[in-house]
Amino acid sequence: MEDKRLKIGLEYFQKKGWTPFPFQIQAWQDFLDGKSGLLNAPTGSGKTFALWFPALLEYIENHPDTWQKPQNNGIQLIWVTPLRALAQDLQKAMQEVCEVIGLPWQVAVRNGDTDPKTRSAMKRRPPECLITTPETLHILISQKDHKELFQSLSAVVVDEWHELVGNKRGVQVQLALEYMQSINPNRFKRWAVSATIGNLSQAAQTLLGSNLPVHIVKAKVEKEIIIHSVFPEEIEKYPWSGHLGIKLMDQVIEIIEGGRSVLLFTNTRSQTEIWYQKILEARPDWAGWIAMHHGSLDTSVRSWVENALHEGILKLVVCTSSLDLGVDFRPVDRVIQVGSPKGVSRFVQRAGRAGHQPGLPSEIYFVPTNSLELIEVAALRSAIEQEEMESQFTPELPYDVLIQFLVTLAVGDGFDPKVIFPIVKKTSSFTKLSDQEIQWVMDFITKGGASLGSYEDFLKVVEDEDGKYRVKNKKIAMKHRLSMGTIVSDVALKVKFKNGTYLGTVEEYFISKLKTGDRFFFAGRNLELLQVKGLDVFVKVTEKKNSNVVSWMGARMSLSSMLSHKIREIFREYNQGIIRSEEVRKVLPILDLQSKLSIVPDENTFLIESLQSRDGYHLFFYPFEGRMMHELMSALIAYRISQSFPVSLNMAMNDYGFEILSDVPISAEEILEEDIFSLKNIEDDILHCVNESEMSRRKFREIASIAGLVFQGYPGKPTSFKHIQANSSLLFQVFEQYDPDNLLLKQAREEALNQQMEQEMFIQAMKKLNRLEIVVKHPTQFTPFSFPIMVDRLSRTNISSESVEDKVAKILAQMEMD
DNA sequence: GACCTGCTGCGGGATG
Repeated sequence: MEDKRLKIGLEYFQKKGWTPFPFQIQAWQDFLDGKSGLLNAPTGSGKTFALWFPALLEYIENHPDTWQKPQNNGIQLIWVTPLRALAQDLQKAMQEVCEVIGLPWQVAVRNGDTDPKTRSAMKRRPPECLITTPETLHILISQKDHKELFQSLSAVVVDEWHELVGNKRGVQVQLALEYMQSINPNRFKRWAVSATIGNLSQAAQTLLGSNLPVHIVKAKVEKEIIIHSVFPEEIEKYPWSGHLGIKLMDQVIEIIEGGRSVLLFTNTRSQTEIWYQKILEARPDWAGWIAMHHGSLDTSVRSWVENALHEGILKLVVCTSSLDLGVDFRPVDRVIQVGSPKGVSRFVQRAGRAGHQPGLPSEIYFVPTNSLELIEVAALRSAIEQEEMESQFTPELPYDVLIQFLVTLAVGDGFDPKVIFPIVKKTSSFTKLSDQEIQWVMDFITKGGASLGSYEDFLKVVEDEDGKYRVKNKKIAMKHRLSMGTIVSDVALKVKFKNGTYLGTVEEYFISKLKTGDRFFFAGRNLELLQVKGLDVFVKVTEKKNSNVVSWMGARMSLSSMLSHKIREIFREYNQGIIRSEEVRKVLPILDLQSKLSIVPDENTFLIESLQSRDGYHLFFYPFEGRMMHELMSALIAYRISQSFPVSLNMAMNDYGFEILSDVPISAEEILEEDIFSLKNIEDDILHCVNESEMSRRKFREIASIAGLVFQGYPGKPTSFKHIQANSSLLFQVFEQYDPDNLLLKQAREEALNQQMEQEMFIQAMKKLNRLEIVVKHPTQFTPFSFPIMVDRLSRTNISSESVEDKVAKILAQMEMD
């Protein structure tokens, strides 16, 4: 590249007193050469400069005589961020750069928060740089005159690609990119910025589609991560099971005292609530200095907390992953993680939230909530040292997203199938789309498919005189625009005081379990339920103590397979007498007990424990594949057992293994002879289990929403959860009966099976189990491995009126007898 | 003697 083209950029850095990193220069050069690619760089490394600058420089090069004069040449650059909260900071930074180099660009933010006036002003005079979200990008595509808007575009940059690549929002980005490229094939470049993930080049391929070569620019900004484990004083007395970790409160208080500004991450919103309250009880003098942050708190509260953190006013914020991403909090100097982070990437992400000076390591304090979690830290450390991160796979053939996209085009300018499907097939997610599937999708949006033909609402798209497919019905068009996007959430009720003070939201599901007068803990207060009126829940503060903490219906986090494998490695080393870390040394008494009562399985052993208690006959299996995998595995095994032995079975699971409980004896040796782990008929058997389970219905509800079959309601007036559930289960039944080949049904089954388990992982895992040496043990009491699984079942089955404490007490009494 | 889990993200526009 000629020095001339770099000069302006370098001058800017000089003015700032910075030296550009090599990766920044490389990205500039690649961009100006017309390449597309993926930039692998951590937050705070100057990644944004790497891709802003070349866009500016290119513009200057193309407008040599007029670049310093205000003009209206249309949008040059679109910057996509998955998080609205990042937009303002980006805008400010970019505008500042333009000022310094004397380029009169307009930089504007366009997303759901943008007010109508600004929106229409933007239409009259498009900004040169547009900062937006994946969803708004599709909103723009749904507008009639969008082609002009994208005509002048020279590049799209997708920020935080690692957050998008593995989900349907990422599929939307792929479709939008490929579509925009088709409008403007010559100049268009696409770039993304991503943190490190396991399959970086695959992520790049997903971004670039099938006809661009994979190209990755790596920022060699290495950051050391130091993990401090918080050890219980006596591991023998620390719980084998549990998830709260509150027993380590005194040590946590010390850590907070030692920092200036601290983030404490928990895994759940209720954990956040509890820790916040307990810390305040322990240190009432910190009132006003500590705050809480999670997804169910009001946005105004959340942004107040974010600002206060940014300005360094707060001592401590207790939070969930709602603070994983977002604005930089430079004043934060300590990060605490309570409980297993479940994955390497998440842990690294959180450690990095401590804004140190460049070059200094990130430090994170880990607070185990049960003894075995200390082993997970050892596993995390080893994964980080070896730079092994989880992989992200883009969904394959998500028909719901395709249907939504086609209707979006039909709402806008209309589309020609002969033109649009070749474009769709260039995306990684739809490369394998067949002609039959295309025909099915077209039938579905025009004729309602095989079963919905007599309902107007499902005949969305019609062929126009010019051969283009359009949405003619204005109401359908409006409803479609209202429900774009791939995030499906449950209906949230607003929690308020009588005087109208708004506290936050809870899910309909939770409130439906409560009656008037019931108490629960929420937003840091003890509350009593007064009345539910429409979408409002009225409450008052109560003095009476209570233990009912609001629980939200959330996805169940599962240990990543990366971590599970690391844990097995550590067990093998234990069996060989190798102890590499302080954490494992600490847990030795428990591992020793496990080996005494049973064994500690390594990578070559598949342990099954069989024992009897008052509850019945227990079989514990330990595949170490994470909760998600065990959920399906236990269903499969139970199904196969029930084929040969007509018994009623109960299942429970955690990240390490699963339990099958029966009230009549089942011999492990006997069922093993029945080949319960065999790969024969496995696909049919899995299908049977998935169909029987709630899993595919749950998935179908989401799919039906994304495909636009179930209307979520108008803004501020959502349809109730029950209603949506009723509608989608009706559709589910209709399709099952009259349209069994419906691709959305097929998708629901496949998603239930695959999405959360990483592709084909399940069959892989079953294959692996078949290679292992099965060891059946008959311990005389619950082992350190089986106890937590048993407790998990107790807290889940509410059939008995006995409290969990009573049950555990009984079990303990029995154990003493034995 | 051991215990009560379950995240995050987004979102109308044509017409008077």
